[in-house]
Amino acid sequence: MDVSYLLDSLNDAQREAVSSPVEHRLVLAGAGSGKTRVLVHRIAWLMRVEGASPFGVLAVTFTNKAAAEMRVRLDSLLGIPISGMWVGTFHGIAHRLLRTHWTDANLPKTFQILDSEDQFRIVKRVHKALELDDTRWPPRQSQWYINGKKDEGLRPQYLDDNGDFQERKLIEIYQAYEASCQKSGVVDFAELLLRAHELLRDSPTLLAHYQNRFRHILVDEFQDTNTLQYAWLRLLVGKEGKLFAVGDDDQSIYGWRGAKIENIQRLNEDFSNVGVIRLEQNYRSTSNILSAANAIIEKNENRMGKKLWTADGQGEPILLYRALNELDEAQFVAERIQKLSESEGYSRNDFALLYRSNAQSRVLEEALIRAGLPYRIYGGLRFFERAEIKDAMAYLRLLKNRDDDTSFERVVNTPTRGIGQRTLDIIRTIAREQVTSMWRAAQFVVAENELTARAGNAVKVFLSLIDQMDEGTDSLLLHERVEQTIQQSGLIDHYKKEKGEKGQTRVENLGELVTAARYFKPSDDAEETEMDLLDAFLAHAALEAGESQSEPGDDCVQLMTLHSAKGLEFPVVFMCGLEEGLFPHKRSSMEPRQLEEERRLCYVGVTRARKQLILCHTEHRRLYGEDHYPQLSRFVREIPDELLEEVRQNYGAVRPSSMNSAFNSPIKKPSSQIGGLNLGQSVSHAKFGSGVVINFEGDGNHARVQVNFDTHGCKWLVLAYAKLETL
DNA sequence: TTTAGTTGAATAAAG
DNA sequence: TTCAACTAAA
Repeated sequence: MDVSYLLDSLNDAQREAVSSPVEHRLVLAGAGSGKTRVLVHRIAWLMRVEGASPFGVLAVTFTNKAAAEMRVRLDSLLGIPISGMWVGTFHGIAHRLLRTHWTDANLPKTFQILDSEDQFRIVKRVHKALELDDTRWPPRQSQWYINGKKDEGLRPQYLDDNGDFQERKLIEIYQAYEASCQKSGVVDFAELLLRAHELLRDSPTLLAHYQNRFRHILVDEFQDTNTLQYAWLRLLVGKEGKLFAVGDDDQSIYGWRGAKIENIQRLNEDFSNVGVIRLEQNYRSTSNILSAANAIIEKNENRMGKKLWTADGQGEPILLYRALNELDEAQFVAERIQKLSESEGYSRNDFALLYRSNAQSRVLEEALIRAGLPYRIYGGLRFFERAEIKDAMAYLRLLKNRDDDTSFERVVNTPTRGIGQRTLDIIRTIAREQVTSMWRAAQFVVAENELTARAGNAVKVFLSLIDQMDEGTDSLLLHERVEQTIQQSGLIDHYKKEKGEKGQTRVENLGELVTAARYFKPSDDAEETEMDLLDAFLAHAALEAGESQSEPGDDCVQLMTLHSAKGLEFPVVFMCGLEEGLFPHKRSSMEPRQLEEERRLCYVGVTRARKQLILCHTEHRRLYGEDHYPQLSRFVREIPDELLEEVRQNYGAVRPSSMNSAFNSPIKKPSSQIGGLNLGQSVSHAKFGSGVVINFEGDGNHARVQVNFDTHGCKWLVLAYAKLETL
């Protein structure tokens, strides 16, 4: 059989990866080195050359987008739609296992999936039940704790408080939260993974079955796996399976989310004969951009090691613009976009504005609006996360699972039907006492006449509304059922009444939901696990929240955080706010590990650019109402001067003789004195009297000192104005 | 139930 | 500074 088409279009390293013997493999794929291509070709190779059955292949990704792309590319490479192969996200696959083996997993057949918002609500409820003061015990923190422990594969009963009071409380909360979820038959995202892991671990038969089935396990973005995902993979690979992991340690930017970059190194300890292949040829960027990227990432220690190169030319120099403040920065960006569009013929889609934190987007947006440039922001609320959609979904979930307390609480009084806080408190208490769901408690309360006539009636109306919506709608088509639900529940009318454009959009969104239901096609696994169409739709909504607003098809400038830029590429990339404190973020700059992650984030940003990279920073930035006079980011200073060209507004381009001499004081040796003042120096000020210099920042006209005044406390003063006298 | 006023948090985010 | 979430009052 001629399989040359599987290798022809590949370079040597890619070819080696695709055609390597069926053993464990780790492919270190640099940015823009064609990793998806390798992954897809490897699967095709396994099938066409190694005789693997599609049933024997499991391919795991982190995002739905990546999974979808892989499926499409596989189909087109193989010329036929792949069936029987498991291609999906970690969560999607875990979900599939749990749906198939719900009894073994100790779940109700129609268990529902919680998103982070649902989870947060439950945590808050648990806090209330435990009578915790939310100021002392922020629910967010508990949620963080619970997810963190689950990602580590830890159940509360195995946790040790080590005599720590705080820890003990958190364990208690975790335990109560779990009990609540189990009672309601709901599962959060981390729980999907944890249960799936336990399911296999605790059932030798099931484990043997899946180990036997999946002889080839391929993982994308391996550097993003957390402890639990790694354990799950290890379990599933077993003795016979072969792991093909693709990743890039230099692009590991989700440590704060539980990702363990160490998993890459661990491969060698836990698996035998892990061949490592490096993909270092980059097909995306100019060599100037790659040199900058290499220079930055080289400053990290503990790397697997990798150096990107390209067969293409040097390209444009990297531009560096030093703005007066964030407004100036934004204006510069907008002007540059217009200028480059005209001179180089770029379309708006070709530009991406990247920033470290979301707070930076506003000023940029305003400048774009002023310049009449349409833009699109990545991230933000997605379709299935909108309140009105979640309301509708909550009704649907109640139809499937009356014990789903989260959904119950969400819609019991939406639209308002006279079931107030008072009534709910009673129901909640009963539910807790009888260790049952809100739904059952409500039934009980109605039956026992424990409420005032009015409240009792209102509850009765709600209960029968749900039952009634459930009855006789089984035969309806999915979208008819959805339509019925939003009608009968009164949601549509409720939102129609809402004044202004908001209500209008909400009604439109609900209509959109009906359309989504009409065209909803369950995935293979939904079909195979014999899920009812509505169940599949509910799961789909939870696992795939959909795209965020505004059509990607429009010709728009793209705004996003550096994190969400990962995996994307653009002809022209602006990186804004390259300032110490902002990027690297001050909360990450203390610890070397975190600083390295920031540096990787910078590396990710730089390698998004194909032709032109433009770096911006300000000498003055107002953030949260506070003034900052930040230094240029150390990451920029790690780029060799000869790759950079400084942009001087109105003066044209000037090549700096040295970045350090021009206007940046090096942070490696922060000057301990400024404007003739030393730390600890006693000074006096005309208005504030005498004090001691305790800190300073900035230089030139913006140099500021912090003085602790004897009578007026600590103040930051601009040296140029303050006229301090040394004492 | 709705509305106005108050408080508090502000790094990044897929499923 | 800004915005969302919460609280108190009408």
